[in-house]
Amino acid sequence: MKREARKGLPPLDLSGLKPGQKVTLRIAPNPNGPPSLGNARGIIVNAEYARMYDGVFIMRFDDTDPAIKKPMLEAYQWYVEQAKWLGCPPDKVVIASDRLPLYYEYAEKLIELGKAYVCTCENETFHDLKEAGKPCPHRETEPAGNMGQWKKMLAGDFAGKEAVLRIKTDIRHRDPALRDWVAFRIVTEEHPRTGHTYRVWPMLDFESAMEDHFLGVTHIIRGKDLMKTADKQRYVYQYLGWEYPHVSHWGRVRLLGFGKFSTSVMKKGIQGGEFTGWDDPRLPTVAALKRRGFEPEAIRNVMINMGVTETDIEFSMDTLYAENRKIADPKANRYFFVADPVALRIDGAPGIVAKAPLHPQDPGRGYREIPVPADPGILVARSDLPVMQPGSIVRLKDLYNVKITCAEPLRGEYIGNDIAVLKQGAKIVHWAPADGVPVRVVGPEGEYHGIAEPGVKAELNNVVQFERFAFVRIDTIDGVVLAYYTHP
RNA sequence: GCUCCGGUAGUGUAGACCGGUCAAUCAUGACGGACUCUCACUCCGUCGACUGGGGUUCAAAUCCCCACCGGAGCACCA
Repeated sequence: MKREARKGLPPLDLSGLKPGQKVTLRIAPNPNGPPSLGNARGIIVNAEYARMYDGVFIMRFDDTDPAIKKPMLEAYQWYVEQAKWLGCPPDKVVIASDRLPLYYEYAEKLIELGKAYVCTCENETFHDLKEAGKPCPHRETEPAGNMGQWKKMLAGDFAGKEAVLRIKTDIRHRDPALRDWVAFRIVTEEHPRTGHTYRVWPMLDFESAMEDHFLGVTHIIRGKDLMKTADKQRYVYQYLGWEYPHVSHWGRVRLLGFGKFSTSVMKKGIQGGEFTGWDDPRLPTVAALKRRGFEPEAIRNVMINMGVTETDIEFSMDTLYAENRKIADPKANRYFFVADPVALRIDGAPGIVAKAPLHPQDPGRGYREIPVPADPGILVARSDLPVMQPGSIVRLKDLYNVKITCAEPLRGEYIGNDIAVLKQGAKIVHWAPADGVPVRVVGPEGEYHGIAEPGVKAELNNVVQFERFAFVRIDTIDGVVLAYYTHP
C-alpha cells in the first residue's frame, strides 16, 4: 500500500485508449449566462487532465434549448475568454446549434434501425404508461411510418408538444428513468444564433451522445446529476456500434457563504437591479472573482485539490481565500484605509512626513510618504474607538504616539515617536490623513465607505492590502476610488 | 413510489479497487505562543474524523448485509 499524498489530480484510466489516440476531454456548458465557480471547476479539471496527458480540451456549447434555457449571444465569448483567463484555453470550440443537420442524420439512422420512434402521446399519458412499464401505441410503428412522422416534425406539421422522437430502450427497465427517453422535441421559439431555421431540437442526452463520439472524446468528467445520462446514451452507442467514453462524476457542490445562485436567479437579480451585473462581488461568478482580484492560479489550485470525488460537498470560500492569499500577499502593496472614519485631533504634534513601507517583507520596494501637518486632525476607524479611551496610549502606525485626552469629540496629545510604547502595551491603530481620498469598497458582505491615503491612486487595477482591513482590488479611480473586496 | 450514487476532524482531501505497517495524510479552520510599527505574512504548538449496527476474518476505515443521513434521476431543462 502506498502512503504518498496525492499531488494534483488522480490519474485517468487510459486502458481504453487506442494506439495514437489522444486523451480528449470537453466541457459542455449552456451559454445562458457567464461561467460560475461551478463551471470553473469543469473547465479547470478537464483542461488540467488534457494538459497532464498532452491531450485535447474542447469547449462545446450545448445550446439546444432556445426556450427554457435560452442562450445569450454574449455568453459564448465570455466562456472562451474566462477559460483563457483561468489558464485553460480550449483547443477547440464547438457549437451544437451549428450542427443540427448532423444530429438529424443520425436520428434518421436510428429510425431506420427501428431504435427510435415518433411519439404523439400526451405528456401525462406517456408518463403513466412508462411508470407502469407499458409501451405506448407508437412504439411499434414501422420505421417507414416513423420516418414519415419525423419528416412531418421537421416540416412543421406538428405544433410544439405534439410530437417527440424517442429512443427505444427497455420500456420495462427496472429504473424508470431509463425507459424510452426523448431525443428530439419541437421548439418554435427563436434561437439567438439560428433564428427560426430549426424547429426540431435535440435534448441534451442525444446531442451530447453524438458530439462526444464525433469529437473523439475519450473521457467525460461531469456532475453527478448526469450520471444516468450515460446509461441512457449507452443504448444509442450500442445501436450505432460506438464505444462509450470513460465517465466520471463529481458530487454536488454547495457554496458556503453564497445563497443559492442558479444562472436564472442571478439573471433575475441583475435585471431587477438587485445586483450591479454578472461581476457583482456578491455573485459566485468567475467574472466577479476576476474583478475582485483573485489570481486564476489560486482558483485552479483549489479545484485541482478538490479532485473528482463523487461525494457531495460544502465548499468554503475560506479555502479559496487562503490559496489566493499565498499568491497575493507577497505581491500586494500596503496602504491605510480607514473605514467609517472618525476625526482625531492631536495637540502638540510637529508637522512631519510619515514613512511607511509599501511591503513589510520587501523594503526595496520603497515607501509611502504621507505629509502630516502640525496639530493635525487625522482620521481613524470607528472600529478602533474601543482602544481609544481617555488616558490610553495608541501608536499611530508609522507615524507617532498619541495619548487620548478626550473621547467625545476624539482628541489626543502628541507624546513622541518612541516605538517602545508598544512593549508597554500601547495598541497599534492605522489612520488616514485629513486630505486622503474617499474610497468605496464593495464586497460580498456589503459596502464600506472610508478614506485611504492618496497613494492608492497609483494602484489602478492592482490588488493591494488595506492594512488591518483586507485585500482589495483598485477598480476605478474617478473622484472617489472604487475598490473591490478580495478577501481578508 | 421506483432507481442510482455517496457518507474519513468545522471544511476540503489522502488511504478503500489489491484487509495487517492507520492510535489514519495533507491543507484549511479554531485556539495558544513566537516574530512583526497590520487583525496580513512567517514559524512553533494544541484541538479535531473512519455515520450506526451486524457479519466474514487471526486481523476491517478498507470486504458483505441492514439501518440512518445526504444528493440525484424518473422533464418535450442542461
